[in-house]
Amino acid sequence: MGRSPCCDKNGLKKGPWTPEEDQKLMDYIQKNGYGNWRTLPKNAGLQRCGKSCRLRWTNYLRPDIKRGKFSLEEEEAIIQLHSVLGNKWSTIAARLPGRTDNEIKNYWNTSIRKKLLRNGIDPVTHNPRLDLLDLSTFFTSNLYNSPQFMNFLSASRSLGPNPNPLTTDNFLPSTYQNLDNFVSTEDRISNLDNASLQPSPAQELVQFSNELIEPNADQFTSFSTTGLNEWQCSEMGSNVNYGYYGSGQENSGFGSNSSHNNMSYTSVMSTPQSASPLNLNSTEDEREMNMFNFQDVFIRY
DNA sequence: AACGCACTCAACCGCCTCGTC
DNA sequence: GGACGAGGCGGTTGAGTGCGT
Repeated sequence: MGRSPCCDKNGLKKGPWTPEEDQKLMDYIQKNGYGNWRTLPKNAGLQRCGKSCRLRWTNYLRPDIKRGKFSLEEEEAIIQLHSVLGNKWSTIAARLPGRTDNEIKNYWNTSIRKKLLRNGIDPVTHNPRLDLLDLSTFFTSNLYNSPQFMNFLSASRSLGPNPNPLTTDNFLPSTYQNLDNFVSTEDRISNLDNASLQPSPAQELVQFSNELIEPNADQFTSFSTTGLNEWQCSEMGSNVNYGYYGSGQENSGFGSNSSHNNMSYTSVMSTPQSASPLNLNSTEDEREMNMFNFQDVFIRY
């Protein structure tokens, strides 16, 4: 389009707003309402561009803005909505009265995203992060062609469509599963399409690991865990979903109904809420480098 | 007390969409 | 149908702040 930025004209102020500017903007909007942001600053006596005024109003001055920490319910709702909508912050904000898209976006990036990563959840797909698995150790092992894995593959395929536990419906908290109000037609179609797809080998592998680990969770606490930190080893076998909620939050909606819905994989990768400083202080890259060596697990099994 | 580092969040930037002419 | 303008959105930045050493 080649449209020039609205703020590059000389004389327009940028940066933090002063209380006087806030007052001018509020006074003007109270008297005249908002709209026509291009001309508003001039009419209000502000040396700001319209865009800056709109942002200041919608993100800070609006009277219906709720301030303060996000509640657990809000946090759950954000995760739920994000799993369906992605980075549609304004759409998510529309479902959370009093919260702005900017606020939610910031909260996601500074808090929720890190919590999910810390617990082995991909914040984009909301699935367990397969890139955390050292799959090469599995595919080069005898277990790849083992009777157990072959039996598992044929058994899961015989279940018909959508046998894998890593779909959105299964992975999300049960309280999040009634998403009709939030899901667009397009998304519903997409979900239906996904449901009919055969799982990828990697997904089948994760399901396989779940079924191996779940009945033997107590055996896994002492596994050789190449690349895992001590705290991760000690947490293997704990049975929490989206582990960052920690114990005592079992009724928070995270969990599911079917036997396939126990995301033991996430429990394997989960971090206790009181994660050690070692983990909290490590960089994100370092945490993401923690690989999960499947061969160690399968051999033990 | 001083410094460095990590984190938060208000604000900006650039692009996109939609309405109008 | 294309050009243009306004508003909206998501990504990114950087000043301020808190905390540990």
